[in-house]
Amino acid sequence: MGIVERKEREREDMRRLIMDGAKQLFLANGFEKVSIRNIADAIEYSPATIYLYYKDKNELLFALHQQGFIKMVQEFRPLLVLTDPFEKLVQMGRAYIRFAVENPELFDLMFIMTAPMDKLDLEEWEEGDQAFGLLMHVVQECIDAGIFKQHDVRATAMMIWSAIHGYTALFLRKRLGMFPDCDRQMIMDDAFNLFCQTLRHGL
Amino acid sequence: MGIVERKEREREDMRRLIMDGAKQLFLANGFEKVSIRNIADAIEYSPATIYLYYKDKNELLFALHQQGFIKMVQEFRPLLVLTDPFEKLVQMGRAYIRFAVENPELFDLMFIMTAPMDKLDLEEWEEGDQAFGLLMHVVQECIDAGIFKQHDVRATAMMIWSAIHGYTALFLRKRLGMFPDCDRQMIMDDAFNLFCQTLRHGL
DNA sequence: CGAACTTACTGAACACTGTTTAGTGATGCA
DNA sequence: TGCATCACTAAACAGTGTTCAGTAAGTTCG
Repeated sequence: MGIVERKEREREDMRRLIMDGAKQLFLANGFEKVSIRNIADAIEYSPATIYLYYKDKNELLFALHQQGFIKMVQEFRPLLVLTDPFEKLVQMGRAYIRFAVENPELFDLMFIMTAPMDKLDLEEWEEGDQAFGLLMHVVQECIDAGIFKQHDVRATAMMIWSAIHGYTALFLRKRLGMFPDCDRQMIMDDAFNLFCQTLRHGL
Repeated sequence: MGIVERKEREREDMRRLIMDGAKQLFLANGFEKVSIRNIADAIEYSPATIYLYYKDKNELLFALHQQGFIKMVQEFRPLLVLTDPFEKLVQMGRAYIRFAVENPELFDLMFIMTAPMDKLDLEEWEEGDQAFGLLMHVVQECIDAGIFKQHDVRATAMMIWSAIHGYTALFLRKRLGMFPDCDRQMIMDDAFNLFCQTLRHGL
C-alpha cells in the first residue's frame, strides 16, 4: 500500500511549496522584511502550518542558505576547465563578486547573516567545505605550477578568500560611501586587479 | 537668565543617559536582543521618553556607530609614531583585527550591520573618511619610501582594507567552521602574515 | 500671588513580530 | 461503522518599534 509513500511525497511537496514561497519573498523583499505570516499568506495557509514543516524561521533561512551554496558552486564549475590555474583563480574571484552582486540577499545569507549559522554551529558543514575545497584545489594547482610559493594551502586559500570577501562585504553593506558614486566602481575594479597583480609580483 | 541654557544642558544630559544605558545593554547583549523597552527600564523612564530624544532605534545605533569610529581611530593613533611605514601598516592591520575581536558588537555596527548606514546614506561620512584617510596616508608613505609601486593610493588602500576586513568579517560571522577549532587561530594568523608578506614579495 | 502657557513625561494603544496550543474536520484503518 | 490518526487553523502569548492623548510639573506674565 503506497499510502505512506504518498504521504511522504505530499510532505515533501508541502516543504517545497513553503520553501519556494519563502524564497520568492525573501529574495524580493529582503530577509528582515518577510514574516512567517507573509509567507503563509503567499501560499494560502495559516502561519501555524509552516511550523509543521520547518522548526522555525531560521530553519527556513538555513535551507535557503544551503541552496545558495549549491548555486554558487554551480557557477564555479564551468571555470574548472580553464587551463591556466592562475587565470582560473582570478575568474573564481570575479565569479564570487558577480554572484554577490547578482544575488545580494542570498550572498548575505550565505556569508554575512548570523541567523543560519546557528543551525549548524559545531557540526560538519558540507557545502562550505565543498566551496572552500574548490578554492584550495585551484590554489594547490597554482603552487604545483610554480606560480605561488609553497606556503600552507589552507592559509593561502584563506588569505585569498578573505581579500575577495572583504571587498564584496564592504560593498554590499554600503561601507564605501567615502568614495564618490562615479569613482566607486572604478576603485573597486582597480582594487581587485591590484590584488590579483599583487599575488604575482607583490605590491 | 540661564534657563534655556540649563534646559539645553539637561537635554544633553538626558541624551547621554539614554545613550549610556543603551550602549551598556547593546554591547553586553547584542543589538538584536535589546529593545527600547529594555533601555527604558534600565534608565527608569518610559519607552516613549526615549523617542523625545532620539528619532528612532536606528538613530541610537548610529550615535554609537560614530563613537565606535572615534574609539578605533584613537587606537590607531599611537601607531603613527612608528618610523617604518610598512611596519606601521602591518600594525594598523593588527589593530583593526584586535579592535574587531575585542569589540565585536561595536565592530559589527561599524562595518557589517546595515541599520546605522540608513542614517547617513548620501551625506558626507566624516568618521569613515577620517579612518580611511589614516590608512591612505600610511599607504602613501609606503609608496614614497619605495616599498610599494606607484599605483593609485585609494585603490591600494582599498585593496588592503578589503583583505583585512574580509578576514575579520568571516571570523566574526562564524564562517570558518570548516577549520577545526584548534587550527583556526593558527590559520588566521598564517593568512594575515601571508598577506603582509605577499604585499612585499608576491605570493 | 494666581492664571495661562509650555514643557517633560507617561499609559495605553496600534500594528506588527515569531511561536505555541487547543481544537476541528477530513482521512485511513479495523 | 467506529475509532484513531492526520493536516490544518483560530486564537492566544509574549514580545517588538512607535505614536498619541493626557497629566502634572515648571515657567512666564498680568
